[in-house]
Amino acid sequence: MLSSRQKLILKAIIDEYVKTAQPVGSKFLTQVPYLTFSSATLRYDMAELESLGYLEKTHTSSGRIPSESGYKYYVDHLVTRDSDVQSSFPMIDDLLKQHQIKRDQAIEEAVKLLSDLTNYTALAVGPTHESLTIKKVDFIPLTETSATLLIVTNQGHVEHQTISIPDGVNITDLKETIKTLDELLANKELEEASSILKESLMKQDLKTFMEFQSQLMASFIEAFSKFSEENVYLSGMTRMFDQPEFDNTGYIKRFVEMLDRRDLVKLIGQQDGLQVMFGSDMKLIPMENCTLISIPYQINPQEHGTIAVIGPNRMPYGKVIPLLEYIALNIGKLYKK
Amino acid sequence: MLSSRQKLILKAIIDEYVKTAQPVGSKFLTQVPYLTFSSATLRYDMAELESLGYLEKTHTSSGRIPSESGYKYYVDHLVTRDSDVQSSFPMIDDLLKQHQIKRDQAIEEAVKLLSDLTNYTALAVGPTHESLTIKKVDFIPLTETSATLLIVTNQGHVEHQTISIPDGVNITDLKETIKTLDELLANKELEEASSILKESLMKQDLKTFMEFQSQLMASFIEAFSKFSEENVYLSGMTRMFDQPEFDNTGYIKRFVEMLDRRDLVKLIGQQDGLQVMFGSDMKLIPMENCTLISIPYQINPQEHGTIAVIGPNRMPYGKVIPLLEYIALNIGKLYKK
DNA sequence: TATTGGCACAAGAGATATTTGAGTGCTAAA
DNA sequence: TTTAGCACTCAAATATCTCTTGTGCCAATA
Repeated sequence: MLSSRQKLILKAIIDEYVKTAQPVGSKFLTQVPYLTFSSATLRYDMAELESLGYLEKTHTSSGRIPSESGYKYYVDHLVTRDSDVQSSFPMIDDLLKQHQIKRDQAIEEAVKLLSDLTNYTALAVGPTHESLTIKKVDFIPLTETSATLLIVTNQGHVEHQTISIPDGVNITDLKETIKTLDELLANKELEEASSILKESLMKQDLKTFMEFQSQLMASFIEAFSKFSEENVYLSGMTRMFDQPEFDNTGYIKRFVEMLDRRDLVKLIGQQDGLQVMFGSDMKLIPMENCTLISIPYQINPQEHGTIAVIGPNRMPYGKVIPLLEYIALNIGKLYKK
Repeated sequence: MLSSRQKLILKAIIDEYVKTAQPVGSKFLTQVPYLTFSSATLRYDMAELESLGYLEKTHTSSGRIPSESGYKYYVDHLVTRDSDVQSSFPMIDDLLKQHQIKRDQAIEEAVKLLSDLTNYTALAVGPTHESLTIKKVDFIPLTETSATLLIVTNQGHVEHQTISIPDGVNITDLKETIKTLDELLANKELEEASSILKESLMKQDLKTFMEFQSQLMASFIEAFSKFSEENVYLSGMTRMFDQPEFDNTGYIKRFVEMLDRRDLVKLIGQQDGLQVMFGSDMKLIPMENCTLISIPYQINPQEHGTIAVIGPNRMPYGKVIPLLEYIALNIGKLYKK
């Protein structure tokens, strides 16, 4: 249990370190208005905070920097919401209103704005529907030898593949086949659709295009598997480059690769409310000195997603958290009836 | 005009520099089998090559490194095709054969392979069709309040937008409207379609959803504009991070942002054959020490695109160029009848 | 005339020493 | 419990030195 003075010291150190990225010493703390103690007293408490694991030193005679658990304590007990953030709320309202009829775009734009307002990388997943069903399977001939396959889900997710039609395959037959498929698959769940597909294609005696048929099958199965990959919106990929603690191409490379592979998606799955994850909490993709803050949004009982920011541990939590909360809340509101 | 000895020296310096990324001195050159001259002689020619602008020094007493025009001369006159690359040809053939019926994917995979084989960032644009027409406009209701709009072009490019349907808009009417639109727009060129769209929607007296209508319009126009953005496939975004000369977060940031914004697409437009562009040749987005090598591919008289590699100037041109040529040629071959 | 050996000179890279300054821990006194 | 005082530590900045690699130039040579 921290004394109230220790709490003030921890808060002052983190607030300062977030601003400057420099270790904070006892001398600086004596200048903080609410810390009217001598440097020796402050040093005594700093040593205590260090032994509790909330602070660290970069070398024996340096000032202190917050440790991961220091940040954790700060976020859980010390952060004070920055009232300035409210000034960006009208901008968010405006932006969402502009995209009333186009959800996906609203979310994409919200992510962009979030990245701009925070100067960190922002991302969103979803919205995903709890039960994913097929709405339509269609086939649109383009030329004599090519056509586009379309598969639409109840989420409005569309997969399309342009296929070349080999000699010997009759385009009218093919069209008929797809029509049958549409009737068979419409409103079926994804897994169900997969098995129906396998059976029915097997049964039909499509002598002429046996080999083509198997490739067509593969196309469908592949399209189905793409649906389960969630929609991801990402903005501000290079924002981390501006943080002095990441001025290191090796680290940045790992970071960009992680974003590129969409690894973060695995980390921000089901969750009830705001979640703050520090570098070492990110199992499998530990990124030191990074923090991921995520919060779910819900646009109706079936459809929901998550919106998140990833930046250095050294983040102004008092600004970022209210911003995230406000955006998540309002994405939900916009479409709720 | 360079003497033949000067050519040999320039070639030897570039070949070595490409391998080591270190300035090359006269002492090294004396060990090159085909340069049986004293170091003084070689130095004499090196000074000459420097005054002609083909070589540079990093400081007064360093070895030489190639300048941009040195590389240019090398590519135009000195490069010898590396016969080793042929060993990767079967891999390319295999890969393309696997994706016989799915062009877009074939190209995407080819780009990935190209990046893997070269260890540089690779990209492709297209294939684009010379005349872009609309094949189909469709509308798929998802729930009572949402639906997906689909627009398919003759290129197999699909745009889709999920829209929320406001109260007061009858979904059956809407479906009817879209059907009419499909009939109106099918097989029309893009610009033509835009104007038809504007006129016809204006004429109809859709009293109930005036405001919704204008948003719908906007959706279409927006979708149309997305078609003109070309397909871009990108692979190996972080490859440049491994090059010692780019171990600099500021530069890397610019590079990643350029890739993210798809700026390169503007540089690799219409062209007849192989094009090698050095950093300063890239107007508007000069990237020092970078080279962009691009080559068009053509899959039929109407459809074509470009495939490219971007890496450091210090590239093994003798490997990369034949590889690019082979891939471009075979993407074309695969679909030609 | 083209080529070469020889030599003085330049400058980065690396090793080592010195100084400076910010910050600590500890202790004795208030 | 708090504070002033002081010895101590270490990184960062600076300077000095050596080592190495390579250059440019010139006079001798084939």
